[in-house]
Amino acid sequence: MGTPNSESGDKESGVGRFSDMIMAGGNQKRSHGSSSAGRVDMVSKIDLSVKLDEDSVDEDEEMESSDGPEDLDTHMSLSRGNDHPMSTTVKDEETNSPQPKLKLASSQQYGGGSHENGHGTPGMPFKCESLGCESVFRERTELVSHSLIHRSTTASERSTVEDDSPPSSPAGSLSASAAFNQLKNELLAARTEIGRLCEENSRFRSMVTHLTTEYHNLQMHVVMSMQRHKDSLSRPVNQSSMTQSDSGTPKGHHGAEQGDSNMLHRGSPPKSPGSQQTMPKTSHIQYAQVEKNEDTPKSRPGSGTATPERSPSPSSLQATRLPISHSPSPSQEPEQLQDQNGWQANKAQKIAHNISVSNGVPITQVEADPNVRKARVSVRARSDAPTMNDGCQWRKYGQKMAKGNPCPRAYYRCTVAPGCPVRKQVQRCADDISILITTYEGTHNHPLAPAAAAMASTTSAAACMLLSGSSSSDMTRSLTAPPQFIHLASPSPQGNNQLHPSTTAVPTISASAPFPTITLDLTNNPTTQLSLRLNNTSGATPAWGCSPSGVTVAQTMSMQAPPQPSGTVHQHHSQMEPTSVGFRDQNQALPQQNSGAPLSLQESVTAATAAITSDPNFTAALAAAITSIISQQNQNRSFAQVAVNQGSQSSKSNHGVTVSASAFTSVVGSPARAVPGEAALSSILTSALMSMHEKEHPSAASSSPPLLKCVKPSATHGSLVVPDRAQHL
DNA sequence: CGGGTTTGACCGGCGC
DNA sequence: GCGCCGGTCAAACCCG
Repeated sequence: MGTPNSESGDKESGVGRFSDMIMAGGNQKRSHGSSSAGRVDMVSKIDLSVKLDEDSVDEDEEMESSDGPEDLDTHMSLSRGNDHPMSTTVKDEETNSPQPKLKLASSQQYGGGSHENGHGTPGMPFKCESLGCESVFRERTELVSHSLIHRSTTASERSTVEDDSPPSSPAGSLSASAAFNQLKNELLAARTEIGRLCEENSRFRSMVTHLTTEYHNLQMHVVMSMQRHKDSLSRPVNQSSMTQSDSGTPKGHHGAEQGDSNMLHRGSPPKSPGSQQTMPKTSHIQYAQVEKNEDTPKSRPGSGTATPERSPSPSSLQATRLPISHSPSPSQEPEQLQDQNGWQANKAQKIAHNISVSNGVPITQVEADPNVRKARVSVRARSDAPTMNDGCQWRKYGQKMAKGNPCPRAYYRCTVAPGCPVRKQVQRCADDISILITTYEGTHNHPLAPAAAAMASTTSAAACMLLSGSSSSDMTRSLTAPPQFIHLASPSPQGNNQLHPSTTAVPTISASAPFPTITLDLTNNPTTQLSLRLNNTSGATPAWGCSPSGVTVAQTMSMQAPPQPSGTVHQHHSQMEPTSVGFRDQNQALPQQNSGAPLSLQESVTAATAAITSDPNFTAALAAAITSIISQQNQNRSFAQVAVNQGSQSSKSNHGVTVSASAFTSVVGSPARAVPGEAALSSILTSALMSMHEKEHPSAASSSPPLLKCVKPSATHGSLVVPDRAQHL
C-alpha cells in the first residue's frame, strides 16, 4: 500500500555487485527486455536503416535463450574493455573472433558452432578462413577490416548455417535475400547486445559511483576516528575537547551499558542510568569490540547484505590500532550493526553510541554515532501520492499526530534488506497539504537500484556529514552562523499541473528540529524560491561546508545574476527560458559580473526550477547530490580540523582552513571540489541530472555526454549551464 | 497464511 | 519531578 515504488525493478537492481551481476543471469534477462527503449536509442545512433520490427521479438528471445554466465562474462569484458561496445560487438560479430558474444549466441542457437568460417583461435594470430582467403593478421582489428571485404560474399553462406530455416534454395536471388536476412539478424543481435551492454554499463557506473562515494565516506570516518582515538588517548578523559559526540550525549551515559555488555546486542539499553559508572575509554572500546565480535556472527546470518564491495581499506582500519579493529570484517563495520536482527539495529546503534561516544571511536563509525541516524534530508515537493517515489521499498511502522500539524506523520522503514536502518518520515505540510515533506534518515546497508541510489546516497551522505561535521566543536560553533540559503527563484510554474501556489518556501519542519537537517524545498512556489538550507540544533544554519573562517566553502550561497563568461553557452529549453544558473560565493569579493538584478536571475533560473520541480525523481536526485556534496565538504573540513587539533588546539585559525582546503582536495581528489561554491553546485546539479538521466535512459547514460557542466568554475563565480537536459525534463 | 497497516502503549529526551 | 513530545514497538487488524 504505502509502497507504490516497490516495483520489481528495485529488487532486480538490488543486485548491486559485480559478482552478483554475473551470477544473476536471470535478472539480466528480465531486465533486458525493459531496456528496449535505450537499446533503440543506441541503435539509432549507428544509423541503421533496416526495418526490423517483425523479427525483433523473436530475435530477442533467441538471444535471451542463449544467455548464460559465460555470456555475461563476455559482456562484462566487452563493456569494460571498450568504451564503444557497439563497435566492439559488431567487430566481434563480424569476425567471429575469440570472444564474440554474438558468435556464442549464434552458434548455440543455430546449431552447433560448427561455423564454416570459424575464425581465429584465442591466443593465435587472426586468420581469415573465408573461402579462398588465407590472410593472416596479427591484430584483430585488421581482421575486422579484412573481413568486411568478405562480408557480402560470406553473408549468404553464414545465413545457411546460422539461420534456423534450412537453405531452401541455393539460387542467387535467395542468396541475396538470405544475406539480407542475415544482416537483419546481425543487426538485431547487435541491438540486443548494445542494449544489454549499455544497461550493464549504466548499472556498473552507478554502482561504482555509489561505492566510490561510500568509500570516501568510510575512509574519512576511519581517518577521523583515528584522530579522535589518538586525541582521546593522549588526553585525560575529562579534558577531551571533542565534541558533539561528547556534548551531545548525556554525561556519563556511556558508562551504564558497559557494565553489562550483553545488553548491548540484546537491544535492551539499561533503563537506569543511575547505575552507571565511568570507565576508561579504552575499556569502552574493548567492550565495544567484544560486543561487536559477538554480534557479528549473529547479526549477519549468511551476510546476505554484507557488502564486500565496501571493503575499501581494511588495512587502514587495522591501522587504527584500536581493539575494535579486530572486527572480522572491518570494512563492513559501518553496516554490520545494522544487519542485526530486525529493528534491534536501531537500539544497538543507540547503545553503541553510548559506548563509543567519547571519541573513543569507531565502533561502527557511521551507525554507532548517535548523530548519524539523526542526520536528515528533508525534501519538500508537491505530490498527490502518499509518498514520494524514491525507488526504495518502505514499510510503514507508525503514524503519529505531530504537534502543529493536522496531518499525521507516517514513519517508514526501508525494507529492501532486512535490518536496513534507513527510515523516512512522510508528512504533509500544514500550510499546504499538497506539499509532501519526506524526511530521510540513515544509510542503506544494501545495494540499491539506480533509481534508489540517489536518495540512498543522500541519506548516507547526510549521515556522514553529520558525523564528520557535527562531531567537531568547531562545527558546532560554526552553526551559529546565520542561515544560508541557496535560492533558485521560481517565479513561474510553467504550467506544471502538479504545481500549486504555496504559502511558504521555507521548510517548516526543520526550524526547531533537534537534528541537523537538510531541507530541499522543491515546491516551485511562484512567489517564493526553491531553497536549500541546513539546519542545526539551534535552528541556525550551518555554513555550507564552510570552515569557521569561511574560506573553505561558501559561507553563503546566494543566487546572483548569471554571470556570462565568455565561455558560457546558453541552452534553450523547448518551453523555457535559457537555462543558466549562476552561483556566487558570498565570501569572496563580489565580482563585477555579479551585479545583475535579482529579477534577471529569476528569469534565468525559471527553467531550471520548473524542470526540477516538475520531476519528483529529479527532486530526489538533486537532494542526493546536494547532500553528497555537502557531506564531502564537511568531511574534509572536519578531517582537516581534527588534524589541526592534533597539532594545535587552535583549530579555528586560518591555518586550520588552509589545511582543510588541502585535505579536502587531497582526499576527495577532485580539483573541482576544491573550488568551493560554484564547483560544488555544479557537481550537485550535474550529479542530480546525471542520476536522473540514468534513470530515464539507463542504456544511454553510459554514452551520453555530461548534461550539465560548469562552464567556468572560477574562484569567484561559475555558470552552470543546462544544455539539452531541460528538454528531457 | 503471510505480509503490510493501524493504532494505542511505551520509552527517552527535553524543557519547565 | 513532571509533563510534553517525538519516535518506536507490537498486538490487532486488514488484505490479497
